[in-house]
Amino acid sequence: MTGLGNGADETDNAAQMIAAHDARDLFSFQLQRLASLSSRIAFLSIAPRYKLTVREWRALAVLDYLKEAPLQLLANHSGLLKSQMSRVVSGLIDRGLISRSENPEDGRSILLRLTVEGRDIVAKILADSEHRNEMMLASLSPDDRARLQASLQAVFKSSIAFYDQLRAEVAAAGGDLDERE
Amino acid sequence: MTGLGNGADETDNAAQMIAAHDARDLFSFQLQRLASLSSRIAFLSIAPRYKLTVREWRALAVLDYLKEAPLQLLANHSGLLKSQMSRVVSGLIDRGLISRSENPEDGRSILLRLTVEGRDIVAKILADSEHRNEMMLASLSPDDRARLQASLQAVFKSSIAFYDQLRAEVAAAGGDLDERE
DNA sequence: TTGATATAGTTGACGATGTGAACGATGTAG
DNA sequence: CTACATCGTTCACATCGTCAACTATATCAA
Repeated sequence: MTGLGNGADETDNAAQMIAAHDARDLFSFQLQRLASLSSRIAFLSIAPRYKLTVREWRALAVLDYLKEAPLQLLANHSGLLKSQMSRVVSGLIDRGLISRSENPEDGRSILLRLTVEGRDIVAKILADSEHRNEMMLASLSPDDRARLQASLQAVFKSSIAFYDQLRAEVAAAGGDLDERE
Repeated sequence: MTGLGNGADETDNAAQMIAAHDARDLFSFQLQRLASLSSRIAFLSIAPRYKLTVREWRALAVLDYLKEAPLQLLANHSGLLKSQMSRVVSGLIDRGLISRSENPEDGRSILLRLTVEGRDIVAKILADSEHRNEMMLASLSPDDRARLQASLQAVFKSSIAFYDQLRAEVAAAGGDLDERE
């Protein structure tokens, strides 16, 4: 339980020290703050030039690396529900950025691909995004950037595990609580 | 005006190299992914126990370190518009977690403070949040954690500057574009 | 003083988003 | 053939983000 935190907090009143913290010191706080800022930056960069929402851009970008995928998979990788993705995809098909075809191996699912125009737009926005990230990361050394991205990856992995665990706990306790309260 | 953007792109074929990347390699992509996961984790941890939304929790946490603040300032620190914060605060006042008083120095503004119950809840959730973050950061060494947080801070600072610049550009170009297109 | 302008907070409106449930169509297991 | 699961679509509803009034107060200048 406490094993994780002890390496850093060698003082034995570490709990006191931690409790003295502000929310500003919380990793999750800093993360949210930066993410919402990053999202606004992306919106400002992408929306006026390409008439795409951030969600649409994400869908295109994910499809770009999946090459060909059913809607469900695309939704998972983009962090959207399939119901949301269904609408996003319709809009993008209407605009000719995504094509859909039947899946010969499963009549229920569809296969989505970027069209030529879609790939073209993705390439452009990807380049823009590189620039955005450059600006955001401007104050870090190349070394620090590499470390930062590696850490984000690692944290994502641990967090996924924690999330699944939490969801199971809440689901289990949820039924009980509903009856108790 | 454009001076800010040019410094980063020193190599003219760097764009080629960069363009070979996936969206998965983008810092902003990883950031969004992790942030939305973190937000779900926070929701699962906080909502069932304390009947607070993440926004409400953020408002309380910010007010905790501001001690006493007008609504505007609270909104800025929380990343919300004042209109949003106004509604959040009403709800928290109704629940007795925040108190409001008049500002003797300015009749327009109000001074918000945590009530005793508010401070109590913040302390509890703060402790929970420490635990959440521990779990999320579990795979990082203490050293890496410190570096990660420092990097996030630095990136936030650069990003703020970039955002302000972008907003000015978009605002200036917005009128032109509307007429041109 | 008066009048123009700026700011603080509240409220209303509207579109975008997140979430769950229902549905028809198709696949799969018994 | 009968259940049951899964895929994509659509509907419904709550929440959120954003902007535009609107009031009350403050500030500054004529």
